[in-house]
Amino acid sequence: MTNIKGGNKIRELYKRLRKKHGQPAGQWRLWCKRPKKLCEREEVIIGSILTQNTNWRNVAKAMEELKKQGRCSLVGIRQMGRNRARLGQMIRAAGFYNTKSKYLLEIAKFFEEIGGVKKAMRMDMADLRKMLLAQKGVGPETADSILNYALDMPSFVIDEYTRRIVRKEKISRSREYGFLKKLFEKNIKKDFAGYQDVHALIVIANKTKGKDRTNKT
DNA sequence: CACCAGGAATGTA
DNA sequence: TACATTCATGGT
Repeated sequence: MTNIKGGNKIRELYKRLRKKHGQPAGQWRLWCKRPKKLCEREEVIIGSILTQNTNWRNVAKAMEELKKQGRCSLVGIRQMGRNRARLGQMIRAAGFYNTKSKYLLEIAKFFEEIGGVKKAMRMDMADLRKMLLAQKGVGPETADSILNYALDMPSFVIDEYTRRIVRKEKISRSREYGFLKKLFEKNIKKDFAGYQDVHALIVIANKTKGKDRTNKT
C-alpha cells in the first residue's frame, strides 16, 4: 500500500507544474485563496454549480449579475425560491439556466438545513460528501469542488483535465473517478491547500498548452 | 450551423 | 465497471 503505481510521477508532476505556473492565477485566484471569507466560500459553492458544462467566462458573467442583484450568496439564492424564473434570468449567461437555477436553490436549501457553511466545515468529510452527492445536480466533481475549494477540506477534485494529464504523463490509464482521486490523495501531502493548487494547476496547464488564443484579461 | 464549455443522471451490457 | 445516451443552453 505504500507503493502506488504512479505516485512518483504525481509528485514530479506537482513540482513541475508549480515551477512552470507558480501560484494559480486568473479565475483560480478566488478558488485558491486562503483563507476565504464566508461570503467567498458561498460564491465558490454557487460557482461550482454554474460552471457545469460551461466555460468560465460565461460563469463570470452570471456571477457578476448575481452580485449586481445582491444575490450571490446562499441566502440571496434562497430568497429567489419564489421566483425561480428571475433567478434563471440572472444566471442566463452560464447556460442551462433552467436546471441550474433549480440546482442552486436546492444546494442553498441544503446548506441552510445543515446549519450553514461554517457548520458544514466542522462536519465529517465523508458524511458530508455523501450528503452532497445525494443532492440533485451534484456529482463527484462538484461535491469535491465544494469540499475542497469552499470548505477547506482535503478532498481532491478529478476532472477531465486531470484524466488527460494522467494519461499523457503515463501515470495511469484509468479514467475511474474514485481510483484517480485516491491515487492523488495518497501521493500528495494531505492538505486542502495543496489539493487546491494541484488541481488548479492541472487545469491551467491544459488550457495553456497548444493554441494560445487571443488571450484577454 | 456546428461545436465547445471545468457535468450529471440514467440506461445498457 | 465501462460506455452510450439524454438533458439542455449561451457564446463564438
